[in-house]
Amino acid sequence: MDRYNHREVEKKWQSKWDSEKIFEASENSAQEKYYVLEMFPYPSGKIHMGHVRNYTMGDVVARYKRAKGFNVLHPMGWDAFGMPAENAAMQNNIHPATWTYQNIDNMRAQLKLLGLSIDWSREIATCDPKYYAHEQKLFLDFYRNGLVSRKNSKVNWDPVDNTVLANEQVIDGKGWRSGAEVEIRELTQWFLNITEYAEDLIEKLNTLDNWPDKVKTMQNHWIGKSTGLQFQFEVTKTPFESDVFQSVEVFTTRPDTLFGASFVAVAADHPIAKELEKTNKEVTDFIKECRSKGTTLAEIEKAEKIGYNTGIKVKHPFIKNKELDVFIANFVLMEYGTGAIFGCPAHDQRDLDFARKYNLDVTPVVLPNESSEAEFEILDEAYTGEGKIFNSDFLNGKTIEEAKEIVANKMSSMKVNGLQQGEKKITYRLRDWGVSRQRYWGCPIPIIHCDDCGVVEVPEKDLPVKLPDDVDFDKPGNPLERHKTWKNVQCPSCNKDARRETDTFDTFVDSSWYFARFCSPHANQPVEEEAINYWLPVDQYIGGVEHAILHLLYSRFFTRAMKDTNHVTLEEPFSGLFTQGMVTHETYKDSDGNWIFPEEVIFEDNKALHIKTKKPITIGPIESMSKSKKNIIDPQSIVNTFGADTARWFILSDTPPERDIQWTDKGVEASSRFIQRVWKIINDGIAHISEKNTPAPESFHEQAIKTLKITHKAIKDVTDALENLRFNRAIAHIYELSNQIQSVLYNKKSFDNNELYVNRELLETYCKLFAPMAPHIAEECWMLLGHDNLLSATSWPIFINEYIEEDNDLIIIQVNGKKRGETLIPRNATQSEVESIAMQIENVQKAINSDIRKIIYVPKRILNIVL
RNA sequence: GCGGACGUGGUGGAAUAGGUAGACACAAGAGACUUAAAAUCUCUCGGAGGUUACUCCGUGCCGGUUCGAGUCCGGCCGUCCGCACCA
Repeated sequence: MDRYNHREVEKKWQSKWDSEKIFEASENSAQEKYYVLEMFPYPSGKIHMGHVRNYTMGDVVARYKRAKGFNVLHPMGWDAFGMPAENAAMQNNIHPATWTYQNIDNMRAQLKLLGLSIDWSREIATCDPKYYAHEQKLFLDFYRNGLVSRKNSKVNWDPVDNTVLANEQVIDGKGWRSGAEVEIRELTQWFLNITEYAEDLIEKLNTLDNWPDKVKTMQNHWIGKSTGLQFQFEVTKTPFESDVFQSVEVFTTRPDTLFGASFVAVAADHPIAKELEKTNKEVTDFIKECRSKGTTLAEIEKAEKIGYNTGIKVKHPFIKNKELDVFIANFVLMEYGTGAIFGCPAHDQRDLDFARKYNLDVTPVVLPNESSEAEFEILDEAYTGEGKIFNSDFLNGKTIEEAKEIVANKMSSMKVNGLQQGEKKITYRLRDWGVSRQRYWGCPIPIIHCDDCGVVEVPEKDLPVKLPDDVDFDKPGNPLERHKTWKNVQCPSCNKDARRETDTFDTFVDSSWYFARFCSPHANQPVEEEAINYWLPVDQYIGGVEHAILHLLYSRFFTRAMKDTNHVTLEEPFSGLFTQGMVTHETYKDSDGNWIFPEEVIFEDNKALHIKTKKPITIGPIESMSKSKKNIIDPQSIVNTFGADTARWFILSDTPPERDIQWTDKGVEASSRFIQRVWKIINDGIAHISEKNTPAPESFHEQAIKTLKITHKAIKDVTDALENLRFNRAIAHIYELSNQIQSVLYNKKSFDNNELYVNRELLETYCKLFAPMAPHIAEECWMLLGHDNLLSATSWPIFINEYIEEDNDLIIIQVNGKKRGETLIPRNATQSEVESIAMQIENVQKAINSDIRKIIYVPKRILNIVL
């Protein structure tokens, strides 16, 4: 027997799979479909271990489902637009397109080395005009259906680089490249109206049974529905000469606490604040102060609540002659509700902090159920629990819920300045999705701005709006903006000189519909009806939990928007979702505190040393692999050294797929040894199996049935594990089976026909069971067993119940819940038979030292004698 | 602060419906083979006691439900993740 040569074998089968095109999918309505998709990668240049884990899991599912007889769609593409390409252009003077396509070529080659069962004929790259042309078409359809809007929005502006920065490019309030203080500027930007679907996006979470609860909870929280009352405070005193701002509109979820109101506060960028700013320098300074705080999360958390008393007074709706001061306050957000609140310090911590600082009234109006009015007082902590309303006139004695209703009803029939004073309102935390990016390497927004006609759509015959190739990155700012000719066009409606929109799409737009494009990747329209009706929804989507909110929510939005614009007929794009854990590794530092790559570390006498300098290395905590900490292992070098099967095997072993997995050399070596062991088992085994196509014997003797039981039990165990994506357990069962096969093969020198037959079935089943995880060696072994067809195109084994059920049940005998013995009983034994056997066991007898009170018998499991 | 998840040997983890805790693997140790090493094979491997049969303890801590709890309930402690002034 030759040592297993992964280099030759893996290459051989990969090209065979390729040339036979066995992973190419086509619609076949006679066959049940299965669409398995892993989140497509950003083409950074090299694959990392996270990719290996993600794509291996998806591949196991794809191969398993294919063997189960499904028509499987398992495509791959590239999330190819985005900033790193522009950064590379600036740093290395390489065109973003060149850089991106080089990276794609490189990563495609690396992925192919893993032996993934991907239909490469459907490959797409989002930076390809053939892809983004359809994205532009979708956008125009959304636009015509009122799903797009233009609004002002704040951006991080770098005044030195003259560019807009993403949040992650702002470090401590300064631009990451220029180091300049970042300004908040308002720009007119494009938005997709995701809030239109807020209710449905929450509602339909209930239907996603095969999504992790965690993700559903996160989305629910993100959308943040709250039900409350929106109402007007009538202004009684104002510094403005004109009669603007006759009322202040607020939103509250606690109208029941209105009698405890002691102030009104508006956001720093509320229209009232902006109006005051025009004439009052104090206000200007105060607003500036509000904005300067809170660039980092920690600062926001600690930020003291501050306010500015505007001198405006409003009338309490229910308390005669009571007026409330209107403040501008830093803790009120313009983006939420109406940008204005009333403060009830007794029952809201923020309001309490504010009230204590400015010596405002703190009137409790909710009495906890156990407290008495005389004793209850608010000190440093607001009371937000249950209770009965008091100090509140007509609300006294009501529950919180009753009081909310009463206040809402009352206000709906009251008037302020001729308008209804208040009404119930549902507010969402979710904001519309700003999709404008002031960058080059993204999908152009197909809009033209005309001085006369305003915003004009690019006619569909002119799509796609392609990015110009001749751009330079030697100056900061958006290259599209300063391109000599690109933005100059004629207005499609009046033919006058007009300007192209120079913003491009957020890359989340690209990834919000790629799963649909995979169904008909070469179609002349965004999606083809027949294809999407057949393939969608994605049956199993697999990716990192970091996309739990944005990407998945945007995709759910896009699917709804595509439905409303007649592109698809479904609402939920992903019926099953799985979020995998990360890949971690030990970290290493030298004595100077520099991070050290794992391959630079050697271990001698349990001490870590630098491979060249032999200086000691400190082993740091185990953290998720990252370039900055250098605790990365290059998949390519693992594949070169050990082969793809070993890498796949290791990444699936031991750790449950949703948890973080620790990469260790020892683990990889063990996986590699196992691959060699498989090779040995099959090579040893072929001497003890029947010829291929030998007819089954008419009956099996006891020894043969034992082997059949091993075979069929393993089928059941591995199948169950794979159905539930418990890859680690599937692998444990394969190990178990390996041990059993060795005991079958090595404990005997010669076998009769009966045994030779079942031994072949055992080995063939073995190959089929580990094939999804280690497909290359499985093919090689399959060939060795005499087959000339591809194992990857062979069906999954089916277990026979007869061989799963044991003739005897192992019953545990307990006395008072403690194990005192065990016994094998025939399957259909009665309780009294089991009891009499149990009573004969010496340890059981010893333990029974008083009268038996009762006996509990659980068939097939346990007999508990209670004293 | 709010929400969620998790806590089992030296390590990763298993235990599907409340019914043998520790499957499977890694590491470690002992042995066989070998001139030697690697590879391979055999055995041991939660703790304490006992010559064995076996006994007691043990799934973060405290309590509860149950004939029986790693699993269910209540309260703590710890770790991780998400959100974070959302009115």
